[in-house]
Amino acid sequence: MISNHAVARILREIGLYLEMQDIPFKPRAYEKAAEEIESLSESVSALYKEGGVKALKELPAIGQAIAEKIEEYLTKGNIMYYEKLKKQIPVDLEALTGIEGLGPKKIKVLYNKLKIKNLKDLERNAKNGKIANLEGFGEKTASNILEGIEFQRTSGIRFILGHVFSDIELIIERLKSVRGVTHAISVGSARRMRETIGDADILVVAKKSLAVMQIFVSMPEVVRVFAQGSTKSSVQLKSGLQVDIRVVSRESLGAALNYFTGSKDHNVALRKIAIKKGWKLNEYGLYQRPTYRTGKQVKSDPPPSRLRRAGRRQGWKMIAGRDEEGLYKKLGLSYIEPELREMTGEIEAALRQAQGKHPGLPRLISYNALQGDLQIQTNWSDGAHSILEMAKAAHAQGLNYILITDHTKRLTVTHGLDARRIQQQWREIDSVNKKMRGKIKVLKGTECDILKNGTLDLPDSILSKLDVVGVSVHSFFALSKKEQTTRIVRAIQNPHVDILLHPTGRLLNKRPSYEVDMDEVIRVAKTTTTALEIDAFPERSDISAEYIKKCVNAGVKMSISSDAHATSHFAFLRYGVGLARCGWARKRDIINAWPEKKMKKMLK
DNA sequence: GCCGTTTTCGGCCCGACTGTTTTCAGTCG
Ligand SMILES: Nc1nc2c(ncn2[C@H]2C[C@H](O)[C@@H](COP(=O)(O)OP(=O)(O)OP(=O)(O)O)O2)c(=O)[nH]1
Ligand SMILES: [Mg+2]
Ligand SMILES: [Mg+2]
Ligand SMILES: [Zn+2]
Repeated sequence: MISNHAVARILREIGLYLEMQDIPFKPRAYEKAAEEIESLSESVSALYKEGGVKALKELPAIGQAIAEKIEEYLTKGNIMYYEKLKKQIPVDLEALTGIEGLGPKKIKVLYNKLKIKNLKDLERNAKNGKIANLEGFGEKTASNILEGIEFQRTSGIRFILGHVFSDIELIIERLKSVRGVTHAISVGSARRMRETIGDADILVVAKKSLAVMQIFVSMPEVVRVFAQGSTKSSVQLKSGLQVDIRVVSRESLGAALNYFTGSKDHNVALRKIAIKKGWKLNEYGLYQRPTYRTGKQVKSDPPPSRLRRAGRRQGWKMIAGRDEEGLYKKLGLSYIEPELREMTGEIEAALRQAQGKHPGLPRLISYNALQGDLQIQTNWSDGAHSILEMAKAAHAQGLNYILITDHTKRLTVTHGLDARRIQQQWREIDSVNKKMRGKIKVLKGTECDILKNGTLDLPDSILSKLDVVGVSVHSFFALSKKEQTTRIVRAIQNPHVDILLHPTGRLLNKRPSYEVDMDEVIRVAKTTTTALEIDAFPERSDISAEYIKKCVNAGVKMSISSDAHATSHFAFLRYGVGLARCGWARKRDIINAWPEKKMKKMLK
């Protein structure tokens, strides 16, 4: 079966070829179509099989022409239009565009003049001076290309937010200590709390940018400076992480936050609204056209410093942008939380809300809403710390209850518990509860293995005595979608089962989820009142925002758990809340944002 | 090529930095 990625890639390449020919707008159309396909959760192939060209056309950014090309690719294995384009410039576009600074125009020249087709050709010609001699190229371009080859971004790999969050915070603290800096804020996909980020984006407010930029590019962990200007710089760190910075003046904070937080599509949508109203939106503010009155000159802005002047044209009057709230308001929208800015209906909802219509924006669960944690491993299985240590750490995090969920015996590598040992564990939990004297309640639970046939690794007689039963898949990832779905559905149909843990089994940057029909799982979970977990352990981040939204819409409740294996891991809960917010979840959707009694009653 | 509570035609976000160029194209955010 042809993957979405393969379809997206070919569409993206068509876009690049059209850009080489300087054709306007079409490249953007193909690029948008490629992005749409790439971000699709279901398979295009399956979608086409079910609904044909008509179904494809219903996707945003896909019209008749592109739908037919996708059809051609899925049924014949190639697209004539693409093959023709490729024949003219038969190069490895994916590899070449992966070099920072190389785009379609340069790639075209490199092929036409030097027959450069791939990275090998590129390196050879950069070294032997042929590239530097090309018209429009030069020594610097050639050396940048060589550097680009050396630093070649491990293609497509994104950083896991939880792994780099503290690195970003460190840089931010450093910038905050620079004289004249009043704000340094993590923006981009990190502010939107996406589980992975392509780079770190930082917004700084300062009257003068020079010192900030100098300090930024000379930080000890910087290995490469992509660009250094007065408002914008970009570097690469030892870790491979790219960091982009923008410095603006205080009056533009709102507009700059909005711009630099994104997402790009969200920005473009807001800018279109501004255009419709006869205004202009950029990272400096929302501006009104100069209104010329006969014989009178429009009052121009106060004498500008370099930063104030940037991005402005004479006479444009700033009407919003000092803060984000005011910006959205002026555009006729309710304020949209960063986690929602993904062009998944938030603009329409914000418009409705501002007009008093329904449904408006969700009241997202807040970052301090969690009262408990429902997945915790201890040294009874593969955790590092004792029940008491975990209880104390959870209490310090402000939690009122935790559920102990050690693995079960099938997971031998984790020393999983069998019926006998879990009963011994209950005695220890009882004693910890006595020691904690009501400061925190430790509940008896399990992360019970789902066996191949959908039965469970602990007998019902044990499960029935637990406060909350979590189940999860740790084996037979390769089952067919149908078998895997049947297996999981069978497990959650066991009346003792309360929560399906890390439901899709993905490990970011390591392995994709197993094949499972999540729509079916969600449908069944609704009938069995089973909760689905939002596992906040950074490389899991499971379920994803997309499925969270489906649960919210289906009325299926969720838990947010740290999946802590050590006392420090309770900090992960924050990422779980962020992920829940990305999925439009409210307090009422998250069972451990409720008091223990209410939570347990719902699961009964 | 896509898209539509002002349109099925005529728009399409907007700006910074770099290198190579006598005024800007290419690339990127
Ligand atoms: N208006 C506009 N804004 C853009 C454009 N490209 C990027 N931005 C804004 C929105 C982005 O969220 C922000 C940071 O850009 P990034 O490329 O770092 O994207 P982002 O952080 O959203 O995702 P990432 O995880 O880094 O891939 O800059 C653009 O073409 N137009
Ligand atoms: Mg980013
Ligand atoms: Mg960036
Ligand atoms: Zn597990």
